[in-house]
Amino acid sequence: MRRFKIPEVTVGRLSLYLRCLNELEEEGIEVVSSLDLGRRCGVNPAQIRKDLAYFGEFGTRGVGYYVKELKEDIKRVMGLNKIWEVALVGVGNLGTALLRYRGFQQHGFKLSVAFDIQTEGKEIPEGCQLYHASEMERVIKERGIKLAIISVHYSQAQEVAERLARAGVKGILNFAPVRIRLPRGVVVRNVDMGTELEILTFYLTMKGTR
Amino acid sequence: MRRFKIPEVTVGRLSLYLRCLNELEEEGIEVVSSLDLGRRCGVNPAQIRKDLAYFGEFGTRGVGYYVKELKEDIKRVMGLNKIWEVALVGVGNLGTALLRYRGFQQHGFKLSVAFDIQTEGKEIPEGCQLYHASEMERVIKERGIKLAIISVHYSQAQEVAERLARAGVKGILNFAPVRIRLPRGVVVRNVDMGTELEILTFYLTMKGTR
DNA sequence: CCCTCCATGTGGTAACTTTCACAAAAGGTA
DNA sequence: TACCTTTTGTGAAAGTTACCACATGGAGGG
Repeated sequence: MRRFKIPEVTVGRLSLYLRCLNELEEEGIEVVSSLDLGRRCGVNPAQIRKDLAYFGEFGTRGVGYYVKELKEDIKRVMGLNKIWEVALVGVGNLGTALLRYRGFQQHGFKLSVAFDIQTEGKEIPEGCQLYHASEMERVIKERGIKLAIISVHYSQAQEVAERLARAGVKGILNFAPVRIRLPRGVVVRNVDMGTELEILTFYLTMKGTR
Repeated sequence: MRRFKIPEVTVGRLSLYLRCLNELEEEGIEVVSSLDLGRRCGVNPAQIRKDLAYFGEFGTRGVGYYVKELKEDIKRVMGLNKIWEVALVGVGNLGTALLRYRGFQQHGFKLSVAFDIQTEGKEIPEGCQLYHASEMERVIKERGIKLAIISVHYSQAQEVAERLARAGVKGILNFAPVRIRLPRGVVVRNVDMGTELEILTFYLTMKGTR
């Protein structure tokens, strides 16, 4: 049970295992081996065991993993055994869609506050409150929010990120097409849909050229 | 100029360099060294040179890279010197937002057709046509579309992907939270926003625990 | 035309990830 | 209890990716 330097890919796979385990649970399967789990989610079984070994011994030799238990263990390890409040900054097209997206709620995230420089005429779902961007620091500090999503124009993303960090946010998911850089202590993940499409065209073009 | 087995991370970085080069061009900077470019986008300069070396020699020793030239070279390598038509399947919350998202157009992608099982009462932007899902194969074949975005419910994502592949699509960007698996010949990229948030909570939780 | 300067392109190596392969342990059976 | 089957947990090997360090070769000046 060593806790140092967990590779990011491992963490991503934990999330994947979690999804598979949920499926297995729904199907009424109670025990699963790394081989079967691996087949399901397209990961080498040894890889699964190594990933899990970073955090402890969750299996039973000769048997496998108890689905329900492993699920809870992974949730605990990833900090998903509680509900996380998330702030969303930038209620444009994408921001609005993200507010309505049900996938977050299902995974224990609650988009409870949103910010924009324009607060008129926006449709905000139940349970979420819209504030003017100038109130960002105050509201985030008051509610002790640690997670934020940035969906503003790329020219403002870096500045918004810095303000969020100063307000006490510790994790940022950035949808603007700039690589945000912040001092250590804040984790940033950049989701760039343009890049994703470009990677696809690259491989499509390659195939033709070769 | 070897063309075999380009790592995916390299391709992603090419896209990043492209963005930086656009910025540099806007600022009127004509020549850039790998050192400066590296500082801008947070990549080691040797890394940049290695990445580019997969595709040829684009720089001039003692000088650096000519911004405009390198930009065009990267665009050519990635197949971005043309406009790509993209089909979108699933016009729900997320799908609608993606249709309206301007970032794609700016990078040479045109969301020209969309499909859903429900075609009534959807607001579709100019230049994009909405069809019933049953017409998917026909329309995609007729227009020779090679790229598609999936934003349907996760329970249908795999099936939609298979239909797209049969209709001739070669690259799929999947926003549904399932890892889509297809036979070789079709490139799939999964964008999973739930996983992204979970990776953040993992690192936030870790920091506290350690 | 030669010499100096400077940033590229690249061989080698270090760091990291994935996979293999097997000893260790748990559970069932006689 | 002893033995057999099964699957974990893990050390070591293989495979990738990132980085260092320097020879190479343009460009510009004298």
